Amino acid sequence: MVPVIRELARCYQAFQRASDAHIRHSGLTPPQFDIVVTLGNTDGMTFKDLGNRTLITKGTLTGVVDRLEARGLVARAASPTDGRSTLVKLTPEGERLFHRVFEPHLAFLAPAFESLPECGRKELEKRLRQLRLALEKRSQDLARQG
Amino acid sequence: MVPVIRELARCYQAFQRASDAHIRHSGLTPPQFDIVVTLGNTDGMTFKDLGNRTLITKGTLTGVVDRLEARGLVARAASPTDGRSTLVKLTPEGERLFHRVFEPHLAFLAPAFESLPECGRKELEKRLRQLRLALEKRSQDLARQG
DNA sequence: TATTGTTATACTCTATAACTATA
DNA sequence: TATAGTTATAGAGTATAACAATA
Repeated sequence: MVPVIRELARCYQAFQRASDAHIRHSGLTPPQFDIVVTLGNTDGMTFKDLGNRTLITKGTLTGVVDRLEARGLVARAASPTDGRSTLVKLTPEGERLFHRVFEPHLAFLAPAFESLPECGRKELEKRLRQLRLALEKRSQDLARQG
Repeated sequence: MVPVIRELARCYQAFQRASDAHIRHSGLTPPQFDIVVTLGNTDGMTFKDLGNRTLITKGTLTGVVDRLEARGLVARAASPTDGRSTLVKLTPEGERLFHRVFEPHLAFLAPAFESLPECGRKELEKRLRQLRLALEKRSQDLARQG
């Protein structure tokens, strides 16, 4: 089990290392980029949803979104259905940044992913999903006292 | 390609989420835990090596190691072979913490990893290694200007 | 009562660049 | 000249807990 954990950590680390250098050209920090990518190609979502899809907790999220809003990349709007909720979505400028940065970023990473055979990518995807679901179950077990 | 990237990110995220809650019991921050685990079962290593094995850059590493040293978990020692280098290693107390935290941590994660069949783990490990090597190559290409 | 997001505090991490001491 | 580690600075992320508004 330890070897596969090590490879998971090292692989993601390599992914981060390759991504971060590229991302920094956008002038965004990794968490900010994370939010912009999460909001890309959506009609916006609540803070709660953003927190679930990233590893950023609510107190921190307020600050990260503040900085993105100050730069005109995202906007807050009241939820029409729940008075407690706030929707966050990309502004037109945020959309432009998303497309300007994200697509070249994928193009930059592509050679690495394409070096795996098609069946290897499918296989990897399937195994990662299995493992993720099992890990999520583990977190739930811990939460209700593992 | 996007689906496998998404699964890689989500899987590692699930791994982090499951780990962090558990790690925090040790009183260490994630970067500190990262260093302690990296030093575990070794005779120590230089700052440079530590930086290569984690995503922590040298300026930051000084501070992280300072905090671990202040808590008596690691010690610095001059390198016998290179006067510029400093070796970092776990103190006996650091070793004890490593064993007290790391092994239960593995035991906690085990059910998730064991939910994959043995051949699935081998397969996953192999594909992750392939991808990592390709991603590392991509970073190198960028560094010498890709 | 529970949930959503904000605020406040204190600390840690981070990038960056200048610095020292060795090589 | 290049490399290993430190220092200085300024900013960003983080955990935590208390808070207001709404459900």
